[in-house]
Amino acid sequence: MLTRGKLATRTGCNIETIRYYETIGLIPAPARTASGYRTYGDEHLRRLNFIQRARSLGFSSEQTRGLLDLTEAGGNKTRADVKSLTEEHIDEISEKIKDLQKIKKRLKQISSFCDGSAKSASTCPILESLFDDS
Amino acid sequence: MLTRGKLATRTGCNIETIRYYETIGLIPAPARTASGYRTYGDEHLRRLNFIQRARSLGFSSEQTRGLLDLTEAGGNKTRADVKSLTEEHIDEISEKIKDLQKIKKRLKQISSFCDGSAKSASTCPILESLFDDS
DNA sequence: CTAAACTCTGTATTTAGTACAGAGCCAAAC
DNA sequence: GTTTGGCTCTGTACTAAATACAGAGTTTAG
Repeated sequence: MLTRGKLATRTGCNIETIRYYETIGLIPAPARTASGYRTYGDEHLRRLNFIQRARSLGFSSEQTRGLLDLTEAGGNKTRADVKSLTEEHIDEISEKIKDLQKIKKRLKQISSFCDGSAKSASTCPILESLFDDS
Repeated sequence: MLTRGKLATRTGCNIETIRYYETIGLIPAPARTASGYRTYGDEHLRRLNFIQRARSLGFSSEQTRGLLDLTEAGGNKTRADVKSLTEEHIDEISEKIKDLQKIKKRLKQISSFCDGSAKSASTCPILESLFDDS
């Protein structure tokens, strides 16, 4: 069983943010000790890790909640519901991956140009391409 | 030349957010008409598109500024500076791509399970795996 | 020419955290 | 066994990143 501080250090999450996630319902209210200290278990650890990853990838709290809800859709959602929701998320994620790959490709061009013989970065014509859509 | 509203509709960016990006210096202050209306050009369009993409991929305003600065490092940065900065960004982006691919893989498992014969989503044992790290 | 639609500035509100203050709890060092 | 430093508790205040709104001026389309 973990205390709030331990959960924070193990996940790299700010200790206050954990309380915040509890108030907005992203993580369930944990059990408490007799004196009122929160006690977390492995489910909290895994859930919080996932939330952090999702947030760092540009999903809002609500979208993250949506992803998490897929795991506990349980009683009120049918297979078909879950499937179509899931596929929407897959599409969204595929788009994100594509965008990141575009940016990465551009950055690699920049990096390899900077191996060349130009005197300073200001003479780099590739940089401008960072903005293009292709 | 674009008005602020046109720029907003062409980029899908909220009209107020454009003004906000100007005040924090993410986009340069545009030229103005005699009566004070902002007039934007193609550079603004491309820059704003890039900013939106970067933000939706989980980069903070500061990180986004860092990516943009690579394009105009010009006078004050050497090739070596730009190269190492760029490579840090590449690593970060590679991590994001990996994370997204993990989540995508899990979601695909969920989706294909939901094609199966289980009666409801609640009986889906794969969902739980969304939290794992592998 | 005038009314709708747009823009201007400044300020207020929302979302997603993060920080701080004052009080209580707990463990290990004396 | 008590004290003291470090933790937790709650509530509130603050920051960042937008987003919304109000009141005044401007542009444009009928």
